[in-house]
Amino acid sequence: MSAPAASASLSADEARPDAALREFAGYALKRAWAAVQADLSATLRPFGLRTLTYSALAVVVARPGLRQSDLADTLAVERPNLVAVLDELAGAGLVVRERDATDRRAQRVRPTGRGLALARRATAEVRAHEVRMFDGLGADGRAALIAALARVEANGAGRR
Amino acid sequence: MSAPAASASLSADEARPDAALREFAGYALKRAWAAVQADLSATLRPFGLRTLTYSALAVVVARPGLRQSDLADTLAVERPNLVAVLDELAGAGLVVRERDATDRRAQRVRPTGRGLALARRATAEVRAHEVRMFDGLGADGRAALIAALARVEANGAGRR
DNA sequence: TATTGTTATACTCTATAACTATA
DNA sequence: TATAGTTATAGAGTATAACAATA
Repeated sequence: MSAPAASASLSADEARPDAALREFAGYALKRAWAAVQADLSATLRPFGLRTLTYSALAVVVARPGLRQSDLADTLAVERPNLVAVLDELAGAGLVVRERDATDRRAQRVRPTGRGLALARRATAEVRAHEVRMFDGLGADGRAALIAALARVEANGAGRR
Repeated sequence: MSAPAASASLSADEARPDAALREFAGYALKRAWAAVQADLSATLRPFGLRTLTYSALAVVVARPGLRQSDLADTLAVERPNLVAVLDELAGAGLVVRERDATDRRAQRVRPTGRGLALARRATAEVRAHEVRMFDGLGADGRAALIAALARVEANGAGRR
């Protein structure tokens, strides 16, 4: 609830120039995500990776040989948009695409040795980034946050 | 969602195709934000508004007559990117730009009667959207979520 | 006919340089 | 000189249509 003006001076809430948006939990969510995304991008930049290329590489490392279409589904990106991502990773020598032997339409994606090594180093930095960004919540506070976020996601999925 | 065959050996977590990313709280944050953003966009579409045009309109309604540059700062968008947003709102007759009398470089932005009425109706729908998306957390769970998100944002702001 | 990967395309969001008119 | 608004532009991220190869 937004509190009305208390007295002669403005309340802390009304003093915020964005007070009209601060009533919304979605606004807090957007701001938190923007902060995490900015720190994550900076974390990955030294490795020549973007959020999406890191995500793709991490999934490929965990599930070597999966099909491009399954990778696209997993990352929730449209198939056409995955092409450039894999071109980028393949161009950097981090993954290879191999035709499936039994279904020659499909491409199987595997990490190279370089891809495995880079993913290991990048993941260590991403974990440090996570510690930085989710510090000060406590172990149970962090778990509660993750559970609440999962609930929010599910609330959306149920609607459309 | 595709349900892989649950063999006796795979844990529930390993069965997730995106298990490699599920360890990260930032991944839960991104997914929750994507769900909220999708529902918010659908909520605003009938009003001819996007997330950013709604945010700008809501701030202008709350602080009529503020300068464009202050609005840009409030919304955390670069000044050039605000121009098209205000062109869109002004073109729809929802806001007007007036030259500041004492500093003729500055534009003061005010809502029109139509803008006020549309903002009122849109905000009612956005509140309903918020209830939908943050349902099932409890009043204190919702407050805890907002506090945790504010902490995450602050953790990022402290770093860069 | 349907599916996989691909190309082409387009729209949104975001970021920077440079111009203009004022100060 | 510096600032407010603007123009032009470019880079990500994301979405759809259509094509070639294969099923």
